[in-house]
Amino acid sequence: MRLTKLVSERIKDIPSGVVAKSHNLLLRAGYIKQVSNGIYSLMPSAQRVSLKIINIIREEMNKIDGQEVLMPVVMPKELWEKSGRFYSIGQEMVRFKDRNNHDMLLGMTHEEAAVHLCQNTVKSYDQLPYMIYQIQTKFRDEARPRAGLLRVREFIMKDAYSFHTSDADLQNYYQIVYQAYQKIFKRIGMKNCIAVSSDSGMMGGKRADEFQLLVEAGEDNIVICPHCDYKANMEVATSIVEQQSYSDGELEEVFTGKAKSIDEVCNCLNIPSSQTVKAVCYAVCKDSERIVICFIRGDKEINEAKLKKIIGADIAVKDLDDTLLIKGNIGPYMLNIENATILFDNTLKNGCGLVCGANKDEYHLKNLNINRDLKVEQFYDLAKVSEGESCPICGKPLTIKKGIEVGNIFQLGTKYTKSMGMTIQDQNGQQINPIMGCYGIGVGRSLAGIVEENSDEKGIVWPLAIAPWHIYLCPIRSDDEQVKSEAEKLYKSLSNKFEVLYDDRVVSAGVKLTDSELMGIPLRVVISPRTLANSTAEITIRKTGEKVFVELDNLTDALNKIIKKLEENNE
RNA sequence: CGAGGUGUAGCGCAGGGGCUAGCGCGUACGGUUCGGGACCGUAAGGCCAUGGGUUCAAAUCCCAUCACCUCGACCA
Repeated sequence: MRLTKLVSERIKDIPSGVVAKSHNLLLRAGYIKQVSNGIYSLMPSAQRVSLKIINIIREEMNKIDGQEVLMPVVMPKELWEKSGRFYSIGQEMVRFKDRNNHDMLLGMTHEEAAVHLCQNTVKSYDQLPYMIYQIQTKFRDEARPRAGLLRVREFIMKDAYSFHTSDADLQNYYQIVYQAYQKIFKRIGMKNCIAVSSDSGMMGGKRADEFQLLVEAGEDNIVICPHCDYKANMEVATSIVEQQSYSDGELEEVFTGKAKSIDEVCNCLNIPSSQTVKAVCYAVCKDSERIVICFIRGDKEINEAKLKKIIGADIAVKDLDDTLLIKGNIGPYMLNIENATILFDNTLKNGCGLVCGANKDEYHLKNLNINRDLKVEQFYDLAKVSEGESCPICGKPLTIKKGIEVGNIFQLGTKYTKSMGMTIQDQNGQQINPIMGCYGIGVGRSLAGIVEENSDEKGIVWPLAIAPWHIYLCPIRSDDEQVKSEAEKLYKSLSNKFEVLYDDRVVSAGVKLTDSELMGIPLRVVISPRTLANSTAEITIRKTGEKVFVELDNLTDALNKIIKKLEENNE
């Protein structure tokens, strides 16, 4: 490719408001162009990267017997009514009417379409297990797209669906996909991509794992045990919280005046926050009558994802007025309230000597003993894990890191095959619902994630496996006849063996060198009057900055060697 | 959906009721340079987001709308 003909533009000034590194670099190096909020065009260079990622995914999916299909982006309402998701999914699914006034939608995921594709097509247990996959555009009308390609509304995704006759068979295949994913992320050049347990969310099903790329720009919090294998998304992470014991005594009211928040009460009574009981109130969406009151140790936070699961409905923090409860003085002892679900967090188990609200303005209670003073039937895991708490597996301190979810795998079970009435005949002639797994990878998000992970102050550093081109052919002094003719010759000969981006512009050296680094092409071949005087070219490795001069006659060999070495090191 | 911010040339920005709307980068042409974003000259490029007011006069003031950005809520 000649750079003069490449549709793209490197820019010095980045648009205001760009915060993510990958967003900045991809814009500046001319890889992407924004069309709308969360909607981007890929320029030719980015499309090349995207296609390379897709090809690697495709290869690995084919290796585990995946069969590539293509399902529609636009689907009729009826298909999604069967699974119930036409109604259960909110505004992130785009719905519209066609010319016949028929309700349609844009696919944000394809379980329904996958079941539709297979049902009445596959009829016998003998044909299972199998997996179908596609690489296709999805549209999700996200409430707030952000950070360039990291969180968008329209994106390309590889989604796969497997069908099994038994749970054991799904378990088995799930592991195979798990391995394939590890390979894919490694092959496309990710270094810190880990699998973590996650919430199955609206997908339903039993087990789910996410593949999280650990980078600062990540939006998810990942709880990791550095000593054992425990890794989980904050949404589902648990920890062992050290029990604090405080001297017990008679339950007694204390005047705390205007002290309402945990900090204020602690200051007032001169106690640590872990000696208090905090009340957090939530409203249950779609049920305006009902509220949820959670009691938790004062130094801990509520994990709303966990709470949502326990309640089984969406919740929102409720700002109370004092008619119902006395805000800042809510306590579990003698709490009289109707239509409230009251939950206790595990951190309060066996607690004694605690301070809680007295349900009376300006007063708190001292010496609350949970077992003595309250009848708590069940304690729940409601707390958000914080850094340094003990690992639930090995007991060592946990760390928390930021991650981008680049892929996920779910054990769906029969949720869709049952609701949509897909059956096959088993060995005994019985009609059964196949058990499903589903498996996704975000292509654009992976691309941006790799940029987050692989860049320096000069620009992007593409891993060889997905670089848009391998070699940046960079003649310095293209106005010089000898340089120019040699460059043209090299472009022709190198293009036979490598993917070459030829900077055929007549611009100063600085511009070319800077652009080559910004664009992140793994190898740069420079020729100039100076190198040609010795019949050499200069090869620079983008990642290390390492430079070698090689004779023009040996250039191809030298490049082959370097590329082989990069490949071996997966760089 | 809540809170804040920004809309003026392809990009980054300045201007702030009246005269021909500017600057830098980029682009085109000419020339001098040239191994780390060179310099000089010339030129093209604007419905000042949209709609409505106020005014003799609006890019500028007022109102509304829309779009985009940031933080939060939300989120396979």
